[in-house]
Amino acid sequence: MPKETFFNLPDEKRALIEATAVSEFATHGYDNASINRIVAGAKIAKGSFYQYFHDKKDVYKHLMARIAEKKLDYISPVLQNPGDYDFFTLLQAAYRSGLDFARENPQIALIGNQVFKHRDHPIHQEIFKEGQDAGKAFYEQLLRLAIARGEIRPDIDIPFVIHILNTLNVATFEYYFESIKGNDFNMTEIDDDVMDTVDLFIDFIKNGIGTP
Amino acid sequence: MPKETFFNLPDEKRALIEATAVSEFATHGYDNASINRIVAGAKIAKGSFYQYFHDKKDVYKHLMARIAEKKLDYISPVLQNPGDYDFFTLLQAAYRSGLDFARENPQIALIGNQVFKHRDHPIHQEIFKEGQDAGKAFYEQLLRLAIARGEIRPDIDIPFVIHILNTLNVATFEYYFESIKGNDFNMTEIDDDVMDTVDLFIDFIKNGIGTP
DNA sequence: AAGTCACATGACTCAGAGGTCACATGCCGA
DNA sequence: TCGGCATGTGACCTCTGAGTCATGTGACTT
Repeated sequence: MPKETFFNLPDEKRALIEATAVSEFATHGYDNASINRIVAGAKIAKGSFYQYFHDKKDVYKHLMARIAEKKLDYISPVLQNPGDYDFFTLLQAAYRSGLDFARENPQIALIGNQVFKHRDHPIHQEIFKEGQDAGKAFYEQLLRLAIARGEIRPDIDIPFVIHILNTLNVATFEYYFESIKGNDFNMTEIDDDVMDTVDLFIDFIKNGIGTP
Repeated sequence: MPKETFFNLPDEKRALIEATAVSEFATHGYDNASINRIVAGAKIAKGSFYQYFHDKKDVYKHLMARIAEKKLDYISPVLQNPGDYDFFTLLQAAYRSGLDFARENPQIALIGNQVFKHRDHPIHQEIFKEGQDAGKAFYEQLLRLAIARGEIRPDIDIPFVIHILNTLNVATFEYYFESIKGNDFNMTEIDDDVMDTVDLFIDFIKNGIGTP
């Protein structure tokens, strides 16, 4: 938790610090992010930074909390009643809301990617120790339900498929970011295409790439 | 290229240095790998290290070259005549030879993982600048051939599928390593299971996880 | 025995990291 | 006007990184 001083700051200043820190962590990852660069970017003194936060970990955790908070706003209504929809509809909704989030908060989505990419890193293990297991448990529940309903083949290796689905999540975002990078960061233009790709992608998970 | 001095070294010493460096890069990645730790581990002076290599990049590139060399030995005969087999057989062969390699050279496979994980890192861009494009081109060729033969649905987004297949490659290895980690590094025991998983996995790519 | 040459060595430089601290500034109530 | 207290500041600390260099060593030549 940041120190009280940080929360007493004028909103604008606080926002600038957070934004600068987000950008730093997004582009360099946790280990290579530099407090010096953050304070320079946010135009505050190093000493001030340490009046706001206990240490590097502290900012990072705070940002993660803020991000998680923000991400909640994007969770589609579909995902709030998982029992009412079939597995692939849920998956599609998850991807779509994820991409919506990424489109509107590209920096934050980049951090999300870093987190997934380095989910074995001690700091992430620490922050998401229960979160990860809970996520897997939720996924597992969904898969079992889908199998019971006959939506998914019963012969799949559940832990393996969970891992794959997680990874594909990252892969899709990476693809998305690479696309917009190649496109001179012109996001709005490519967005609809990517959204279409999601549908194709869900179809791929469902039916494979082989001919029927 | 390492300096001549390095190649004049007795085989044993050279091997020790290489092994130590491999292990360092495998566990810490390029940025966080420490020359100090390498020289300590290999029991040579820092100065000696710089008599062998120009700089950090130099060792790394050398190791990559050695690894690529070694990996060639594992390429299955199936993959050497890609025209003679259907796409999924090729994919299966690729995964199997990859896992064979990982089983017998776990440290090196870990580096391979690092490379894939950080394929956007400047050093990897530099090392594999043509290699990556060539790989993608090869994949693309295979996919087009497979589509022409009617093995793969013609409506797939080729670049996207290439990206996905690449990512899944890493995902499989990560899963493999996580499994053996949980199993106290007892590899031989789990190996056959993992090989079975590959078959299931290929099937998943071909037919998806949905019910037919 | 003297000289040469390849290799070995670790103390050193400089840069940048995260984090600290003595002091400056400015606002607010008395 | 003054004291007190929250906030701001940047020089400074220690640590570790990559990379350098003057010097040492030992084998082989002449």
